[in-house]
Amino acid sequence: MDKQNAGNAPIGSGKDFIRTIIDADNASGAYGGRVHTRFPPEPNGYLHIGHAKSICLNFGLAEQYNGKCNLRFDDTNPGKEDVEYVDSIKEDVHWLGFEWEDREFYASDYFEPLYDWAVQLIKQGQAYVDSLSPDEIREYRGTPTTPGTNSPYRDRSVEENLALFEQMRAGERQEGECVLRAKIDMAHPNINMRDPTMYRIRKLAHHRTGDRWCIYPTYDWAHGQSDSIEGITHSICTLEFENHRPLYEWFLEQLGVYRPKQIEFARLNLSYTVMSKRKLLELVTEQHVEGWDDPRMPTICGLRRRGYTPEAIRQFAAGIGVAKVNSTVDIAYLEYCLREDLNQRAERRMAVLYPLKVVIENYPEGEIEWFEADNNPEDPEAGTRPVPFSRELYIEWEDFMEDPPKKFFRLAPGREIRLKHAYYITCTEVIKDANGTVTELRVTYDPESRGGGTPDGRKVKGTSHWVSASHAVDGEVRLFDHLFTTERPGDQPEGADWRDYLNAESRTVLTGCKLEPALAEAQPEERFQFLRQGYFVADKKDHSAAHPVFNRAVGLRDTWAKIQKNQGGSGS
RNA sequence: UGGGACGUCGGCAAGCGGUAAGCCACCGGGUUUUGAUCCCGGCAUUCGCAGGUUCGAAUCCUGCCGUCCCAGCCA
Repeated sequence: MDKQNAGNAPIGSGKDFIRTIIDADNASGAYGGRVHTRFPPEPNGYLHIGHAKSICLNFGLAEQYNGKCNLRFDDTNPGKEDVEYVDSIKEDVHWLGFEWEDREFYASDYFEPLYDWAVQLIKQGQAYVDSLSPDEIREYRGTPTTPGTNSPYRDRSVEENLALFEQMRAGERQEGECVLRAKIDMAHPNINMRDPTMYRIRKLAHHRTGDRWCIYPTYDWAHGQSDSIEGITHSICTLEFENHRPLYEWFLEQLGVYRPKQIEFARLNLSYTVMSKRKLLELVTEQHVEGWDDPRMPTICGLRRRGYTPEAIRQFAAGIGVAKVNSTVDIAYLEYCLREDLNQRAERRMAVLYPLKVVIENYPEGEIEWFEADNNPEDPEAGTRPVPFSRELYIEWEDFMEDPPKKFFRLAPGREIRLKHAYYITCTEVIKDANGTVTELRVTYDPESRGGGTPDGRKVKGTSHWVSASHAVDGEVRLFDHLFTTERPGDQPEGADWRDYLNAESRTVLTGCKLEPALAEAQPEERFQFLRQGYFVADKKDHSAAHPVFNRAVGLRDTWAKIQKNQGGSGS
C-alpha cells in the first residue's frame, strides 16, 4: 500500500526526513509495519508553540500511518514537577485536537522495573555506586578535550554495590552522598558515556509515587527504557539529545531489551518571541506578562486566549515542516495561518475602536432602519444578521482626514464614501473643540444609495464600517503586538539582557469602543472578524455580556498602512 | 585543540547524478459594498567556499570556512 502522501502530509512539500525513514522502515519491515510514537513532556511548565510542533508531529505521524501515539509524562525529577503542569498539558493537547485514549503514561510508572534493571546492570558489573561528591564527580569527568579519570569507587564489588544501592533505596544514605553510575568509559570522547549518573538521592515526595521512593532515575536512565517498555517504534526528540543516543542504545543493549529508533529534529524558534522554559517562566514570575495564558505568550494557552484556533496551529506546524537545521520561523507565517483559517470561518461584525461621532443631518430624527448584513461573504451558509442604522453613528477615527494626502480615499470634507451595508454619506461640516480637535462630523446621506449602490452607478472610493450611536454596546478591546522589539530576543550579544528588548507597547487596552449590538451575545472564546480591522475573540476569562472584552488575535492585511509607511506619511 | 550534527532565495523548505518545487515576506497588476478575501505576474543562471570525479554535480569525493549541541546528582 502506498501511504506516502496519505492523510495530512505537509502541504506543498515532499515528505520530510522522518517520514522518509518511517517509509523505509515500513518497506523493510523493521517494525512489522508498526508506527508507535509518543509525546514526552516534563510536567514542569506550560506547553508552548514549540511543543505544538512536536505534538503535531508525533500524533500526526500516528494518524497518518494508522499507528498510535502515547502521552507520557517524564516525571523523574520531583523537585521541579507538579500536577498543575500535568493538568495544563493534558488540556492543551486535547485542545489542539489530539487523543491518547488510555495511553496516558508516566515515567514514574516504570520506577520499579527501572530499579530492577539497575540491579541487573550492577550484577553484570556495568553499574556501581559512587561516593564521590558532586564537585569531585565533575572534576573526574574531564573536559571535552581531556579524558576523565576513574573514580576510586569504580571497582567496588558487585556485592558491595548491591548492598549500597539497597541502602540508597532504603533511605539510609543522604542526598549527595552517593549516586549509581553506569560503568562505561571515562575517556570516551562523548561525555555522556563517561559513567553517567543513573540514580540520585532526593528525599522528596513525588506527585505520583508519594514518598515511596527517595532515589530517582535520571532522564538518561529512564527515557530509553520507557520507550522500550511502551514498544515505541520511532522515538522522536529534539537535536540536543543526539549526543545521548549512543547512551540510550548502550543501556538497551546491555539490558537485552527491545530497541526503538530515536530520531532527532530541530526545535522551533519563532521571531519576536522567546521559547525557552526558563525565559517564559521569568516573563510570568517577573510580571512582564499577566500569566502563562497572557495573549502575548507563545504558550498554547496564551495563543488560545489570544484567539488562535487549533486548526491554525496545526496548519502552521504542517507548513513549517520538519528538518535538522536550527531555524527561526517568521511569526508572520503563524499569523498568516490564523488569517487563512478565520477568513473562512469567522463571522463578520462591525466595531469602532476609536469612535468619531457622525450626524446625518438629512436623516429623519428618531428613525431606525435595520439592514441585513451578511455574516460571512466567504460562506453564504453563515446567513445574515440585522444591523440598526440611525441618524447618529460612530465611524473610525482613521477613516476621516481633514486634509487628506494623495492616496487617501476615505472620508474628508466634501467627499463621499459608503457606509458598509447602508448608505453613501458626504461630509459637509467638521466640528472641533477649543483645541482644534475634531469632535464630530456633519454629513448628508443619499437615500438613493440604500443598500450600498446608486441608480446612477457612481463609484465611491471608500467603504467604512460604522455603529449606530444609540444602539452601540460599549466594550473593551485589547490590542496586542509582538512581545519583543527585536527578531531574536534570545540571541543577543554579550552583556545584553533579553528583557531589554521587551516591547513596551505589546499591549494596548481600549475602553469605550462601540460594538454593534449583535456582539453583546458573543460567548467567551467566540471569534469574529471585526470588519476592516482584524480577527478578535471574546476573552476567555474577562468577557461577559455586561462587560464585553475582545482580544485582537491578528490584524487584517493592511495595504493602506503599508502605503503610508512607504511614503513616510504620518496618516492621521 | 575532543566528540556529535547542520549549511539550498529575506524567513521556512523540497531536491537523493540529468540541468533549482512550494509556502511566508516583499514588489507590481486585476476584481471587490472589508484598501480584506480572491485572481494574475515578478522574486536563487544558482545551492557556505575551493578543488576533483563525470558527457552532466545542490546531489559523489577531498580540503577548507561557518553555525549549533555536549563537561547537571536538569530534561
